[in-house]
Amino acid sequence: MIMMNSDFALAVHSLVLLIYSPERMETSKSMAESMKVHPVRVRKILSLLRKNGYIESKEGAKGGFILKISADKISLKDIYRLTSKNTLKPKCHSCNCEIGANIEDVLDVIFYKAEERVGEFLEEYTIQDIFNILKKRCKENRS
Amino acid sequence: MIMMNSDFALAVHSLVLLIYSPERMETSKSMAESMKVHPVRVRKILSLLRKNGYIESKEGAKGGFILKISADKISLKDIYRLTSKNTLKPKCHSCNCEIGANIEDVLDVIFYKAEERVGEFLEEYTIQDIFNILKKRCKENRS
DNA sequence: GTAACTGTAACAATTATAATTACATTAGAA
DNA sequence: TTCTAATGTAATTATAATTGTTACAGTTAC
Repeated sequence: MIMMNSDFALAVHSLVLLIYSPERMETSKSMAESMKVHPVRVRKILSLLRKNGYIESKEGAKGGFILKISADKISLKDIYRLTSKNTLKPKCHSCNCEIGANIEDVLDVIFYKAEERVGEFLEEYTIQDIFNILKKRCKENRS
Repeated sequence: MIMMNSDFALAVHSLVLLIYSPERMETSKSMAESMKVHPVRVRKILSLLRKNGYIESKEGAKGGFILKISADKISLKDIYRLTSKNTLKPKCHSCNCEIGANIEDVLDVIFYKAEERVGEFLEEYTIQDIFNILKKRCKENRS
């Protein structure tokens, strides 16, 4: 099958970084350094999050990105839908033989349903949850 | 995230082709033509299915592949596990910042669980089910 | 007006996937 | 016993997908 790309992880990661500084704006440059990817890629993904109302951005000096809505209102399902929809679906050639002619359609339906299950599961987690888990681990590592 | 590769679809497709000829052996060449991929790729995947006891192969003249166990004993979960395990997991860089240091681990756990849900769902379908759905569609298209 | 940002398109580099080639091995049949 | 048709698998090449990079237009603060 085709798998999720890393945009999902990057989007979640970005949002976690934004919870950390709810007052001031974060730049794509600093976030990119944290996540070890290219600033342009960060801006692309954050652009998507902005268009969907999760964050705000400001151009120009002292600009950057900031959370727009509360992190406990953003579920992993939301981010999955935005970044990785249809990635579960296996690539499949059509088949020359009569019996296999519809195999692509049949597998498509099955993986559409499978993706719904993944969605139901991811709905149980919010960005705030992820942040809390990370914070807890942070403390554990210190002690 | 990283997604399933197309080996899953190819394995399922191959098994469906093998149900169709339970008596005589199918060659990788003829199956490859049906599925529009390269024979060597078919042999690689069928080799995996053989090593896991789902099919038998015979080398030499009049050789080929044939189902070893009943198609209603092979679930899509079995094939998923074989071909696509861990493909759901999103790629993620480690993070320089303290809070994000464990994000890779955290997302790994979440997607491990998500994959379990996918597994539970795929367990509901057998290769025989897929064959039956395809056969039904075949008839519908004819009429 | 200049420096520090975002927004995006275009292109280059890298990585992952799939096809191809090559050849050893096996089995049936003339 | 030799020829042909098949699998098994490694190595290489080609193609596709992903990611990084460059470039530059538009914005905003000072």
